[in-house]
Amino acid sequence: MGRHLGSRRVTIKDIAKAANVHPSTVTRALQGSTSVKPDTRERVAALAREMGYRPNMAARTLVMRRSHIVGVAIPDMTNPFFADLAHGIEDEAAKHGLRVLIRNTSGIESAERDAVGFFLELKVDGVIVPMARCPNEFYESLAATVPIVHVNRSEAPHHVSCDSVSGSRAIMEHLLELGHRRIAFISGPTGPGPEPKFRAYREALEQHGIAYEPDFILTFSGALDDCAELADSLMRRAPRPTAVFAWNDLCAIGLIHALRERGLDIPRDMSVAGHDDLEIAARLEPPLTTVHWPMYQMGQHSIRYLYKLREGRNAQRPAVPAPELQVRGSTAPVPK
Amino acid sequence: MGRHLGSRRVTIKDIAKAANVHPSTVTRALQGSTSVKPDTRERVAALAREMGYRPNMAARTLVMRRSHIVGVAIPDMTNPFFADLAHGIEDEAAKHGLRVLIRNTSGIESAERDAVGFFLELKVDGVIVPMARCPNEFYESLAATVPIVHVNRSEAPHHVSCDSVSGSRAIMEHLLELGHRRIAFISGPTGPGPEPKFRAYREALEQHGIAYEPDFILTFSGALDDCAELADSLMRRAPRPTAVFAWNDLCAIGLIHALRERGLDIPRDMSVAGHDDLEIAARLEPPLTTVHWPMYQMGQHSIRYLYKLREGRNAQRPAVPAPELQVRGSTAPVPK
DNA sequence: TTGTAGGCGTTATCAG
DNA sequence: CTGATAACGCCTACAA
Repeated sequence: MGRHLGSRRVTIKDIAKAANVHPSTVTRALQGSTSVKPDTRERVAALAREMGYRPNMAARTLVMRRSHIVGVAIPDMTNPFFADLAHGIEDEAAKHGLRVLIRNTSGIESAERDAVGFFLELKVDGVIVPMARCPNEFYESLAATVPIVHVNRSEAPHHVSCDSVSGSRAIMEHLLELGHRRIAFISGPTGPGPEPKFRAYREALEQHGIAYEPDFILTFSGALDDCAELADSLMRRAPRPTAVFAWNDLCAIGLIHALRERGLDIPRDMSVAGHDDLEIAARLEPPLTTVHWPMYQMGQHSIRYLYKLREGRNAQRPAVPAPELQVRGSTAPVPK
Repeated sequence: MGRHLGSRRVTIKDIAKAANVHPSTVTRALQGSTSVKPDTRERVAALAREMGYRPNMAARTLVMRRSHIVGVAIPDMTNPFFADLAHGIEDEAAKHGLRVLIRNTSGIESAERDAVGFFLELKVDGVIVPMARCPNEFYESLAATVPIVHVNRSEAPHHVSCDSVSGSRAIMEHLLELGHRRIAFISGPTGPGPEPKFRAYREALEQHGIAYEPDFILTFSGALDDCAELADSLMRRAPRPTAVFAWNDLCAIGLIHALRERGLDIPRDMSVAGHDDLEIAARLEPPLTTVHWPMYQMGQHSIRYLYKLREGRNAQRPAVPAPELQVRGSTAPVPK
């Protein structure tokens, strides 16, 4: 009870005393510096192990002016989509001796701001922000302080993105080939607008001489529950769309369920395409037609990019493989 | 390029200089101490804001000997199950002025060890470990250093768990009521053994006078891909089980898919019950019969518990509502 | 109400 | 090869 506060950890000084050397020698020994007698080095190392020494990050960060930590502000932990990204980030970070810290933002701008502020206080080596919500200016004002790498935000100065347009284009081509002409588009929480998916959607329609129908554009809040409403909206349209380009797989799952509840057969009565290719996507009934993003690689690239940025080396935006269309069972030819 | 290293942040001294006071006064002013002239306090506060002051956590942690950070070692970010927990933790932590740091362990023991070690270096106020993999002794040796709260590990000295037996019992009762007698059990990555779900499984069988069949016990690795093998194993059993008690929803999803591929109709030919009640569980085809865990509340409780532990107050294990059975479409009466 | 002094644990830069 | 010393930015006595 309450004993946690009293138990002081073993510090470098304790080791120094035990080894009969000066603290600075301990530091050098622990760093594996060559300019320290092998004998002392081993003695110190052994002592450190025995005594259960753990470096005090705060002290180290204070004097080194860097923490060897990379902060990642994840918008939605519920979406396994980001897990792959995080894994890529972590694996690559480990190679560079960096640790990864994850903060959840729930896709809320203020939370994202807070998370980044927190990272700054921690003196992180860099910040990775996938699908940032905060305006560009916010990050620009910080860029002088800490390197920031965005994931999937092509407007940002430093970002790792894959050709998000091409994946969406592939979806559209696929739907159009199946004969669909009335295709609904469900945007993400921030709405359509400059979003690449939406751009691809419009371009594809245009290229195929199909009139753009504002009524076919809906917005997914991010909450699965709201898919019921989306389904209602789709059902109300007359004529009704025969296919849906959904914001992501989660949205597609919710939508398919809601449409079924309303008596539709998927994909016979309506094709639904997702985005992300969650691990479960191929295992659903019907399996989801979707776009696979190379999230793991993008995670790796973010760290490499960050690293170059820090070094001030010519930090070229890394090339990321393009997303790939996965045609599965949730899309079918347009009903006659 | 490389400018990140040069731009020193504004410190308390800079403010002091600008405000024409001593640094220690700035500290006090920023803390809102009453023993500082309102005039100076405001002046300092204004200056801090203008100059974009951000406290240096490293320095603060060093002197205060605590970081106001709580570390959470999450086993599997892919599983949305933990997202709820994390949300509960974060929301409650915010109330206590604590920040939450999440580290991914991928359910790997060494990674978990590393994560906790990292937390210690950061001088976190406490550590929360859901479904820990490391042995109890590991944590016991740390308990003197930092308060540790486990989630769902009833063997640990301090843990927040809900009555995990009752949820599993409910599943078993449900399956038995449907007439199932040959019920397979899929354990988690760590195998069956002392695990509460497994205990409930065996007890239920016993109570109903059903012989325990070791051949009906399988282990889920945690990787969705391996569900195909599990399905094969199930198919090979003769007589074949008519129901499966799956480790979690993810496992159930993979299993249902694999069984279908092998020609079974779910739930007609085999009932599959999951665990966790993922948000998508109700929206699958068929909707999953599963057990809903109060993860959000458990997250809240973990923080409260941790808080009490720190204060050395009488830290009673909090009472958590029991998990609830959700009967849906993936289970059906035993086929004749 | 404010300034002074000392220290938190570590590292880097000097001498020796 | 090793020891001494001065930071790093902040906080808390204590003194004024």
